[in-house]
Amino acid sequence: MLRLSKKADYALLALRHLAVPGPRATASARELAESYDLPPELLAKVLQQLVRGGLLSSQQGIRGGYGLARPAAEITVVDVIEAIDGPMTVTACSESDHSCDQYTKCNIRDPLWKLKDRIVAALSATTVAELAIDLVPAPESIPVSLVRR
Amino acid sequence: MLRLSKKADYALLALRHLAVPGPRATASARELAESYDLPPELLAKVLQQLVRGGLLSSQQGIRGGYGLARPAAEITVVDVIEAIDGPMTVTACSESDHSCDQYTKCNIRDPLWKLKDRIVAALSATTVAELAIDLVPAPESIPVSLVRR
DNA sequence: CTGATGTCCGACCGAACCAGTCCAGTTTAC
DNA sequence: GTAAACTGGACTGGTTCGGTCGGACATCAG
Repeated sequence: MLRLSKKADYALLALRHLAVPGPRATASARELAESYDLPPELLAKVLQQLVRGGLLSSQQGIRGGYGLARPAAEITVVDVIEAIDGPMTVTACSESDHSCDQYTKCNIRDPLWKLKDRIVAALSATTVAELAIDLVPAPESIPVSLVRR
Repeated sequence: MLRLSKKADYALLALRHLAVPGPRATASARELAESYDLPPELLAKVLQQLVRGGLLSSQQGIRGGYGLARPAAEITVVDVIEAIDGPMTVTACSESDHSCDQYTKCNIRDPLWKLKDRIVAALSATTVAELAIDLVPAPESIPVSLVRR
């Protein structure tokens, strides 16, 4: 259905929270869960995945917590989605993975891959720094080069 | 994972098949299934959904089959996806549906909806007529009318 | 007109996946 | 040493998706 998973939602929520400039640049899993009414254990798992993906840095111990591993402006939405759900693929098969039964007879691969590229482009044009701004300033910069209609 | 469903894949495959100019502008569910090695009954169901969505017209009886309900250039990829999987929503909530537990505390709605709009724009900029254009000089352009597994 | 054939149609079922939970272990601060 | 926090694995329940079945309907032969 082309919808992003709840885990990805939670990840974006948490990253945005950590991206807003405030007194502290770090927060614990429990704090985050309470702030947004999310199931604490699930959010913890999501945060762990973000650490493994290199988007967050974690600090163990009693004063531990999570913080952004790099500036918010350098973390795109695609980075987040891929850290949570694995590589972005709109179709079952890709350039590197031909594991779809109809590979030889499929005739819509190329146009669909082009579509995927455009979606990825849109998603990587948005960073979590922009999510943290309440007013959206970004003038739409869609790659129009392929639009034919 | 932001991937489109197999049913949507099959739908695009079938629509493309019906869009290529050929001796016949119509085909039966069984013909289409055999051409692409798809489970016949599942494809049949997909085709029914496309009929209900107004993208295909069906003809019953012994010489029956499916045909495009309107010119291929007027059928966009979004039309197909929505006919199969329902309204396109990348988030659980939307302007019309606030049924997400974190609605009041959610702070990433607006940017995400903007992203959705851009994805929809990309998807509705591509029609099945464009899918029917072979970009590659046909490494295996099969004479579709004669294909028998 | 009537039966046979081939097609579309709608309800049904099993399996995979995802959200969510639980628990034992490790690290750090006080 | 204890408490608070992260880490990692295994387990479960529910929803959705892929796939299947029998019935309804239109055409054609005779």
